[in-house]
Amino acid sequence: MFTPLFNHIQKFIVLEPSEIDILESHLSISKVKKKEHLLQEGQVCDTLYFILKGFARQYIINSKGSEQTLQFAIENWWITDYLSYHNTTPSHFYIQTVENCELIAIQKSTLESLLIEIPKLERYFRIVSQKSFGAAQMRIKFLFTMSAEERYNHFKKQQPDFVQRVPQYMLASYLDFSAEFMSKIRAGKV
Amino acid sequence: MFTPLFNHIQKFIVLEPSEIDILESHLSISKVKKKEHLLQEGQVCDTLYFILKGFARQYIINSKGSEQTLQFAIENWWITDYLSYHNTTPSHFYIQTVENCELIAIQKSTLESLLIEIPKLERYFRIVSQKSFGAAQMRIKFLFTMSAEERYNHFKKQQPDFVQRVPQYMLASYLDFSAEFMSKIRAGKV
DNA sequence: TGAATTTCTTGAAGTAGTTCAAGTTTTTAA
DNA sequence: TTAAAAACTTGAACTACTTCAAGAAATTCA
Repeated sequence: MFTPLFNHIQKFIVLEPSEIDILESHLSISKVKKKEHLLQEGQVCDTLYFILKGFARQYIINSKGSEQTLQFAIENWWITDYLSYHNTTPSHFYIQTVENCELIAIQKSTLESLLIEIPKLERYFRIVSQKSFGAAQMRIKFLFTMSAEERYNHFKKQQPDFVQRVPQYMLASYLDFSAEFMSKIRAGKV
Repeated sequence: MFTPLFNHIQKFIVLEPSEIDILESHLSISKVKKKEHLLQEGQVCDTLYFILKGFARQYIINSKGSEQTLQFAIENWWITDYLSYHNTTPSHFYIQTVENCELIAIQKSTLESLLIEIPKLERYFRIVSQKSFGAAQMRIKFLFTMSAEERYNHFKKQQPDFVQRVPQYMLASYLDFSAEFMSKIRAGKV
């Protein structure tokens, strides 16, 4: 049942059977209904989530009271607020499931013991987070250099299946334009 | 001479004197004049840079041919293109010194041997990159929710000294507005 | 030092998007 | 299976910014 996570880990490091056992003994799977919150703004984030099925998003509520999605996490992605996690400070973000999800939730205390028992995991998380940081830089590049329509087309090309799954207004906010403008782009009225 | 780096590392892990010796034997300091490139678009990035003195920036050239800064790295910060580094793919970015710099450049092969000799460093780089990723998420939040003027005031409040050091047109592009608009914000003509 | 270069400023005209309001379509759940 | 809720569409009016062009100020370095 944890296979997707073990496979993901083994893209970066090699796990001994004994280490897989240790991991299994510490992990558990949660089923979470769509639209449930894994983290609320103001809470201190002390959990990492690995998505097995469904998807989640990180969002904020802007000054006009509307939601803006900063990040999606689909199958085989980690999602959390690392700043709140490391600094033990209140989070600026909400994390919410969008579809019904199966996920592995690892609390800080569990992760810390896992990292002591299997120090190699430090390497796994290092590489994953360095790549995530790289991806965040690319995201900023796209936001800076592309028009709204270009961002939409680029995203659709990179993630054609995901575009079918995600509500348009949510994708619009992720790409930093309004839901109305998304409609016009899709209708070719731009 | 490497003290700023050792201090930075020891914020997150404890180094034995012997480990400091190993580190010292692998590291060297480079002096780089202002406006020199550490990485060019199209090159595969195989080096991490730790800034001791001065500062550098990561930038792109947009479709209109003008430079847009994505990231600054001041004293005690790492800068590199992690995506190019990990995937061995051509970089989308330039990395350039802005002031005369003293920096520690660590090549991939050196870093890999260091990580084998001092596995604890995996933990250091994991925590640093998770926090960087968290900071990148906050940056996207600010870009999404604040007006140009708010972004400028917020940055000035967070980094009052740095605002004095960085050319205004460069900060304007980092905050995602034009140099001309920066002038108007500063003159209170907005 | 002073000429060249880089950086900053200003106003006028333009535009890629937003906001609003109202209606339509699709999905949800009892 | 239907009523309610959520998601999407459309057009008109608006605006936060950009672009352009030209000049002024500051910095660089031969």
